[in-house]
Amino acid sequence: MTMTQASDDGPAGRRPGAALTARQRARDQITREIKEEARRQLAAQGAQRLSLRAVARELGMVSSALYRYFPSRDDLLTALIIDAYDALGASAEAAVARRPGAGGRARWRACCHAIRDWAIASPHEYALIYGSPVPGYQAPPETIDSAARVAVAFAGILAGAPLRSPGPDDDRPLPGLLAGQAEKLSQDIARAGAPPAPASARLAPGVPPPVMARALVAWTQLFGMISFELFGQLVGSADPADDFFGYAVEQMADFVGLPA
Amino acid sequence: MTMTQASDDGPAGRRPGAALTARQRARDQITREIKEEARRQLAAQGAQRLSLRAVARELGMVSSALYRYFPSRDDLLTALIIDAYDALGASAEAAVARRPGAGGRARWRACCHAIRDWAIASPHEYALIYGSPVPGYQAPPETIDSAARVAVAFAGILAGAPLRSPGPDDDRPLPGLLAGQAEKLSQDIARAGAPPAPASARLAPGVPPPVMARALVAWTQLFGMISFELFGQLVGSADPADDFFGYAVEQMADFVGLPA
DNA sequence: TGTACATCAGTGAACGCGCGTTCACTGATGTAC
DNA sequence: TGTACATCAGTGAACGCGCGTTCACTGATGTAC
Repeated sequence: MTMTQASDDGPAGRRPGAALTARQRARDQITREIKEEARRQLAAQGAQRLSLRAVARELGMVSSALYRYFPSRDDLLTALIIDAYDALGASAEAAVARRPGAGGRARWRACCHAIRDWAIASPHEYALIYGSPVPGYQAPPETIDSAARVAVAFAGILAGAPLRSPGPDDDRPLPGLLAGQAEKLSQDIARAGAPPAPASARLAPGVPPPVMARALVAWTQLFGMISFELFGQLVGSADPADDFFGYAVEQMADFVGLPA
Repeated sequence: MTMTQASDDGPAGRRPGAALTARQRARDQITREIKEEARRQLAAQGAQRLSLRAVARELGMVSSALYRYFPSRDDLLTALIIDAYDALGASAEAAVARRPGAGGRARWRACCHAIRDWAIASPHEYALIYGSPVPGYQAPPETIDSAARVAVAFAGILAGAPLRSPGPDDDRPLPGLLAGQAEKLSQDIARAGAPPAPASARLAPGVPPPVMARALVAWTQLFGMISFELFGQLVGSADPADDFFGYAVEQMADFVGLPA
């Protein structure tokens, strides 16, 4: 919560671990309540109907009081976005961490399903972060760390798993800019390191660029599928989508070269 | 345009081909202008900022005058949605039709790129139809024919092309509900028939269900990629996305079994 | 431990805005005879 | 061809609504001496 007034640690800022004053505890509590209520409205009506006045009303406060906690509506939105990214990232991380001895493919499966499950359970929060951008809203840089978590968890699976050479055409160089993009991503992943991976994985040379390119395809496929399901685009074809999703996850695992 | 008042052909309705009165011509013209201006605002600020009052203002009319053309804001939105689906469908159809002698893979490529090109040229119209649903808005049944056009063009490529058996695991039955869904889609495609396909294609037994399942994966992958690109989710990884897109299109063509 | 002052949460009124939709109306266009 | 009536596009005012944000204020909590 970088945007609340009290948390930009000034001269009298609170040190981590220090005992909190009653005022601080109340402030933290109410900040939480505001976000909870905002999330409730988000779930009920979507992001653009989120209104400070309605949140305040529901909390029994006067609307101007919210400005003690969030300097503007956009800052409240930003807080929700960060929380959503963090919740999704935590789900993916937990799904992987829950299977310490499992092979790469089992972790891949777990991660993909965790992402979908979270999206289905929180469709409006999913739409907030992966749906059409809210016009006039610019996501501030504070969001990027949280946004990266799920991608790091996803790619970390490949970084830590043995891969068979996926296709006969992967000797061919990647086309144009994609070569450099895949290369850079591989290095980023190696640098970020999958949190639950052992030291050996961190020393691994990362994911080979051809695999990284395939992983990018799988990545966009995963979210494309989830978005289509949530946004009603599969009605009349693959709805309900559970089996289709499971099938696609396996196909994509093959596609990136995870052995069965 | 089923929702304008004059077009629900009543007792004095206009017959197709009949000479239009000056009033009718004026009405058609203004209906077009309203939609054009609405599209302009859509492009500038997105769907939820589309306001009847602003459209009227820009057209030099009084806001209540628009109600002679569209009974409500939602009806105007519906008209824009139908137009967007039709424009996208027409692009895809044209891209395929422009290559009458080409093989399946060339048509696949052309179709995928046409879809992306249209999306990049009309990002807000794309978001209108494939982005997060507008809360409180229910797409009426009039939209589904237009929505299906692009899918029919896409699947029609597979229906008319020779395919090699895509993977060794395609002898295995499709899991759960997916089997029936793929089966039904194959029949739908065979029934709808690709408009530019010759009679022989219409007599073809359609697309085998395992291929149809793979096509569904490719379908969601295609739109997932485009959405990620347009909604800014590829910034920092595969942006600019041209080469990545081209690469993915080829991989997906392999994936569905189109010979090179 | 007690007092004086500073900080802060919450109030209530107000500003200024834009929206969708309805309604009674005027005047022009079209139609039937 | 001319007249009487019906249809329809567009006007202008109004209703009722909700929004984000500002501001001067009160009273409670926290802090320094």
